[in-house]
Amino acid sequence: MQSLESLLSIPVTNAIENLFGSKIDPSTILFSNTNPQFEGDITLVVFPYVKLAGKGPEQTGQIIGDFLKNSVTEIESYNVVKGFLNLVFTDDFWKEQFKEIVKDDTFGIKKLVPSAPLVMVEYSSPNTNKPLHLGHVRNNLLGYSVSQILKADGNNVMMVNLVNDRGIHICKSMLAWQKWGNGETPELSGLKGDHLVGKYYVEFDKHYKSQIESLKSSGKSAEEAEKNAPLILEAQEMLQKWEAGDTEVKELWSKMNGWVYDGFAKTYEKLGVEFDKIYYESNTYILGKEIIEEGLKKNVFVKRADGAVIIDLTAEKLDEKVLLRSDGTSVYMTQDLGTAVERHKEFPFEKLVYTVGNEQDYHFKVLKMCLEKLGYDWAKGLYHLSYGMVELPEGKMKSREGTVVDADDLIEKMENDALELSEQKGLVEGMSETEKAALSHMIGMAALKYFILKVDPKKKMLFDPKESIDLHGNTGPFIQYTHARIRSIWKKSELKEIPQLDLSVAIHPKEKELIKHLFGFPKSIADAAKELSPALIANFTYELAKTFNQFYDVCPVLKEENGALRDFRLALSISVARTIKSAFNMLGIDVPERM
RNA sequence: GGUUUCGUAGUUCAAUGGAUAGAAUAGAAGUUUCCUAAACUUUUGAUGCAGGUUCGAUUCCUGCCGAGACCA
Repeated sequence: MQSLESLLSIPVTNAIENLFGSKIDPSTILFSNTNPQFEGDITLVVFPYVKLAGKGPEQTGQIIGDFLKNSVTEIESYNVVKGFLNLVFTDDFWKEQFKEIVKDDTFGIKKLVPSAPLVMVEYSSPNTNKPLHLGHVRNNLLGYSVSQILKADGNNVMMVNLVNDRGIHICKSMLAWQKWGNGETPELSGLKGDHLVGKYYVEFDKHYKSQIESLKSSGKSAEEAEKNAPLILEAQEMLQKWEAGDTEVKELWSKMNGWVYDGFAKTYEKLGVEFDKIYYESNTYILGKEIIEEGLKKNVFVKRADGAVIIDLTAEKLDEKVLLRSDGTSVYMTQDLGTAVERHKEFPFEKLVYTVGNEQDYHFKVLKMCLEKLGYDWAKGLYHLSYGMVELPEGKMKSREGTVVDADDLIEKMENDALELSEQKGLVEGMSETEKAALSHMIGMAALKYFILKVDPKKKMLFDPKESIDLHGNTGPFIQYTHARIRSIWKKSELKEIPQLDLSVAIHPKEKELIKHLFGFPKSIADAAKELSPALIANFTYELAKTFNQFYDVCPVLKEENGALRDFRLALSISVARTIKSAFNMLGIDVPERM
C-alpha cells in the first residue's frame, strides 16, 4: 500500500511536463490535506506552477485536474478553489485500500528486518538520592513512547538508562542516614526504598540549613557559610573517600543505592517502562579524559592559560566551553564525551536519542559539536529529545516549597480516581477485586499518560491534577471507551473471524472518512518517528476514535439488515479497534475489553 | 548583561508558508422504546504590539512588550 502522495507524484510530474513543457523534481510537489469544507481526498497546491502555465491559478488547476483525471483511473473527479486542486478518489479505490488494511493484522507496523538501523534511546536517567517526580514521569513516558514509535517505524531500538548513582547528592543522603537513621531500612519502616533515601536527603538539607544560619549569625557571609558548614565538609570528605575506594563508604553506598533501585523498579513497573541496558555513572564517570587528549592532539581543543581544556565555539556563535577543569578533574561534558564514544564502540548505533529536559539544550549542542569536530561522523546521528518543563497550576515545582508531585503518589491517585468514577457509573459491577484493580490501573494510567503525551514534547506543559483524570473529550479514557464499545459489538456478533468483504456495498461518507483515517496510520507513524513526537500519534488516535463515534451514531452495525453491509461495518469497526490498540501501544497505554 | 525558547478562545492544547485559524473544556441549547450517553448534535468565543519578505504569514525576518531556561 502506498500513500496518495507517492501514487500521484509521477502523474503530476508528467502533467507539468506535458502541459507546460518543464521537468520538475517530484519531491517538490506540494500536497496538503483537503480542507473539510470542500470535497476531496487530497489537494495539490498549484501556485508554484502558475508562472509556468502563464495562466491564473484557477485555470492552471483546471488544466492539471483534467490531465490527472484522464491519466489516473483511481481519480473520480476534481474541483478547483483558488489555487487549490482538490482530487476525489473513487469509492472503489477506498474499498480496495480498506481490504488491504483488514488483511494485514499488524497494519501500519513495519517488520523488523536484519538490516534495520540500530537506534539507542536514553531516557529516565535519575539521580539516586530521591524518588521520581512528575518531571521524571514526562521523561519516562516520552522516552518509552518514542522508542516504541521508532520500533514501529522499523528500527532496531535499544532502550537505555544512565543512572546517576554517584556524587555529592547521594553522599548527603548517606551521611544523614549514618547520623540520624538509627539503622532504619525499608523492611523495618515499610517505607519504599527510594522514599527512605529521599527522606534522609531532606534531613541532610534541614540540618545543613540550620548550620548555615548559625554561621551567618556569627558573622560569616552567606557564601562562606554555605562552603564551610561542617555537614557539607563532611559530605565532601565522604565523596573523596568514595573516590578513593574506601570499603566502608562503598558498602553503605551499595546498600542505600540498592534500596533506591528496588523502589525505582516498582515505579517503573507501574509506569510500564523498561530498559534493555542500564548504565551506572559510577562506571562511566572516569571516561572521557583520553578524548580530551585526543582533542588536544588534533588541535580541536585548546589548553587555556590557567590549564583548563576548552573548546572555542565563538565562530559557531557559542561560547568557550570548559571540557576539563584546570585541576584536571572532569566536568559533565568530559564524561558525556567519553560515554558517547564508548557506547558507539560497543553498539555502533545509527542514532542516539538523549531524552533530557530543555534546560540542557546548550550542553547537547556543544556535545554534538565536539564529537563532530573530533571527526566522529556518527555524531550526526545524535539527537537531543529536548522536552519542556512540567508546571503546576500554582507554578513551577519547587522542592523547597514542597510542591513537588511525587510519581508514586500521583499514580496511586490516578488509580483511585479512576476506580471511583467507574464505580459511580456502575460499570464495574460483577467484577472481582483483582479485575477492578487492573481496570482502574489501566484507566488511571491512560488518563495520565495521554494527558502528558498529547502535548508536543518540545513545549512546556501545565499539569492540572483535576483535569488529568477527566474522562471526557480529548482524553485517554475516551479513546479506551471507544475501543471497549467496539469490542462489545464484536462480542455480540459472535463471529470467530473477520467476515469476507463484499466490495460492491455502497458506503456512507462517514465510512469513507473512517477508511481514510485508517489509511493515514502509516504516515502518522513515520511522521512521529521523524519528529520524535508521541503527540502526533495521540492526535491521530483521538481523531480516529472521534470519527468512529460519529460513524457509529449514524450507521447501525449489528442492526443493519443488509448482511453484506453489516459485515463491512463490522470489519471497519474491528479495524478501528485494532488500530486504536496498536497506536496506544506506542504510547505505552493498554486498552480494556470492557469498561 | 550575553545566548536561547515561548506568547493562539475564559482555560488546556492543535495548525510541513496555504483555503473562512481547528479541538477539548468551561458557558448556552438539544439527542436515549435503539448495538456501552465516559457518546452524539447545534451554538458563543482567540493569533501580545508595530513593521518587513511573499500570490499567500500563527509559521520566515527586524524592533518593542511580556514569560521561562541556560551561561556566568
